[in-house]
Amino acid sequence: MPVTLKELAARANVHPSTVSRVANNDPGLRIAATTRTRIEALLRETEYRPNGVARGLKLRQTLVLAVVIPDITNPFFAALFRGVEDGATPRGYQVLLCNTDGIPERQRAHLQSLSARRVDGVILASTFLKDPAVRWLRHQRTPYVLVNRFSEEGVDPFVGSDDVMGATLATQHLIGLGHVRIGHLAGQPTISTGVLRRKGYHAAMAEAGIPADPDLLVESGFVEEGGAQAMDRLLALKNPPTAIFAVTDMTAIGAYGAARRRGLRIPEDLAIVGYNDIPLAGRLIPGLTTVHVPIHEFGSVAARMLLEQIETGMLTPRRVVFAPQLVIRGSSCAGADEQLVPRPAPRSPAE
Amino acid sequence: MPVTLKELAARANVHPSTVSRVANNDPGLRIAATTRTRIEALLRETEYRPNGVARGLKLRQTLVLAVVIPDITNPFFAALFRGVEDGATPRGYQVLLCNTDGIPERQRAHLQSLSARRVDGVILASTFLKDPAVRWLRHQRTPYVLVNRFSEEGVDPFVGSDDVMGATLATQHLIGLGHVRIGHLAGQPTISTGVLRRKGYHAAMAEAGIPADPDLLVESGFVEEGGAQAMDRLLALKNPPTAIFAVTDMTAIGAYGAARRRGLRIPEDLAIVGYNDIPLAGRLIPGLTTVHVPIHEFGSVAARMLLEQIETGMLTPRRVVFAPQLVIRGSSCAGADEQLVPRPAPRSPAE
DNA sequence: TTGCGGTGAACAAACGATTGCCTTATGTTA
DNA sequence: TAACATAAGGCAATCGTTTGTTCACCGCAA
Repeated sequence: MPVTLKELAARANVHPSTVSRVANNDPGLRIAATTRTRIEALLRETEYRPNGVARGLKLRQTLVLAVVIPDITNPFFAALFRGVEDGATPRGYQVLLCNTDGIPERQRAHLQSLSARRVDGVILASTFLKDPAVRWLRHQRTPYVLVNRFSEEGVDPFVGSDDVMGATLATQHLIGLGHVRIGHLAGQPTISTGVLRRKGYHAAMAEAGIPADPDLLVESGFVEEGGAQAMDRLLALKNPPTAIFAVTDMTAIGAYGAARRRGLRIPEDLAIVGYNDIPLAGRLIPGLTTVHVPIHEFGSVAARMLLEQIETGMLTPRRVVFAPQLVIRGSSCAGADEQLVPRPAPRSPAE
Repeated sequence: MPVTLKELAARANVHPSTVSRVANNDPGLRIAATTRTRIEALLRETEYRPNGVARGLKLRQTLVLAVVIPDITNPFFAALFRGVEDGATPRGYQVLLCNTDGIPERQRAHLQSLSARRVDGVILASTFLKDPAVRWLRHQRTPYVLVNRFSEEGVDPFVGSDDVMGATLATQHLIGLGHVRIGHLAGQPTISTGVLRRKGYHAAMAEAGIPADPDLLVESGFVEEGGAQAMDRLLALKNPPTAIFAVTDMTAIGAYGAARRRGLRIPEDLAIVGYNDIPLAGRLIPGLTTVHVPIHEFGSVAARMLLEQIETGMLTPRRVVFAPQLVIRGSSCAGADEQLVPRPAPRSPAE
């Protein structure tokens, strides 16, 4: 049962405000040395820590941030969260995690709770292209940063990667390998990454002079199950693709499963490229060729931008956009996995 | 900028307390119908939501829980967290996530912050067998539940699985397949799961009359890298094991890598069994034979126990222990993967 | 006129900390 | 001796809610 200022004051026979000033090391405080040491001893002895709720009320800051994402069991978001926490914890913040499952209503409910709790800021990685929630945040004057996906005209603080470029790299890679019938497992057109990665895919195809075939683009959403279903549809085509650019690694993993169930070999019968380079990508067999983005950094940079916004009190719509990089593994080039170095060490001891 | 009671009271020309009672639907409130509708209209119009910080101070409850784990990028903990959130959100709680990386000092720091913030309860999944942090929580009278791992004499609220039984099942399975030289990638003896799974391994070996060979047990910790290193040591033995029981699935994945780098085939040259049945286990090639535990349920049950504890104000050291089940896949029996049904659907749309 | 019961709200005291401004001694200077 | 610094802390308001208690008024009966 934590101790309060009032109790300490009674025990030290001084006024609570005096204890408070000693605890906070008030620079302008003039106090007798003996009194100070008496109070300090008491503070140590009782391990006094000011009540964060009361402090939050008075100072109007809770030292709590929130991360809003679709689903933490998706490794992309797990890595993202670590980035945020690693950026926020050293500054004294702790982080609420909110899963929306991609459902706007849940996102709205979470944001309302967060606002009522007076969190100091929100990192939003589940936003839609047209998203009333973002306008609401802006209108509430809640500091926020969008991550990975952005919203509307791009007038919000944002950190992510150049999706058009990444998708172009991926598609060009497949084209360079001689593929012509290249399918795209596409994200929803309601989400920025979905739209931009399509754009990159189309751009690369057009640039290579490959006529667009609408049958080759199937909307899969961003997770495994959708990837498998979409892949099934593509493979049922009379003239199926020989290569696939999947909008995310999880979608690509779904495609792996669909291909395997039909007895197709990867990459010989079907080359696959993903997006994001989640840790899992390198562990698949064959390894998944994918577009690497610095996921952990997305999180830590977003946290820093958010804290800056909180401290200055200003919403500067800075946009940090990383250049993605193609990582070639065995899912597109047979034998690529053998050339890799053993593997880097993971970060943490855990069960 | 959210509105306050005082402002609303001024606009409705009544006292703040009256607005409060209307907003909270105070049953014992006698009020003129016209006044009530006037206030209700104002509440709706301004979308009034009471300041959670002030409310928390007054009511002494924050409606915030915390989950303390080693690392959210480990799929086990991601699934666990979802369980907690799914159990807590419907009751109006939100959840702080704290990663410790298995470092006691970080766990301590997080718990101190949480206590200062007056979170209503803590779910701790990173505890050690002897853990001062747990006694501290108890002493602070912070409601808490231990998950997966327990501490000391087992006098804490706990939800987990029967680790001895699970480990016995796993080892017996390998014995039943005819293996005699069965290695164990073991968890730390400072952690309950490490100790109990060793115990189950030893028990099964002894019961089968297989003499214990100390060389076959190597401490690996709970993550991939440790599993790979420990496996390397086992494979360097003059008389290496033909089968492995790994203390967790992540450790088993490390063993996959080590075996592959030596050109060993799984399961023909080396059979592997893991523990936990994380989603990833079924996606490996070959699929990982493992001990299934209901991870998501760990979380949701823990949340319910915690809420019960919070509501009743009593710390009842109830222990919920699930019986684990062996899931046989291709990493122990060649061909087992082919007999599986296509696969269940995942839960959520996401990127 | 006094008393009484009911309405419909206002009052005020918390919750625990922070912080600008006072107050009370004591010592110093004119 | 009056005036005045200075040291050492105390006072009280405030953050936004909640909730037990009190109050003013009205109508009505005695």
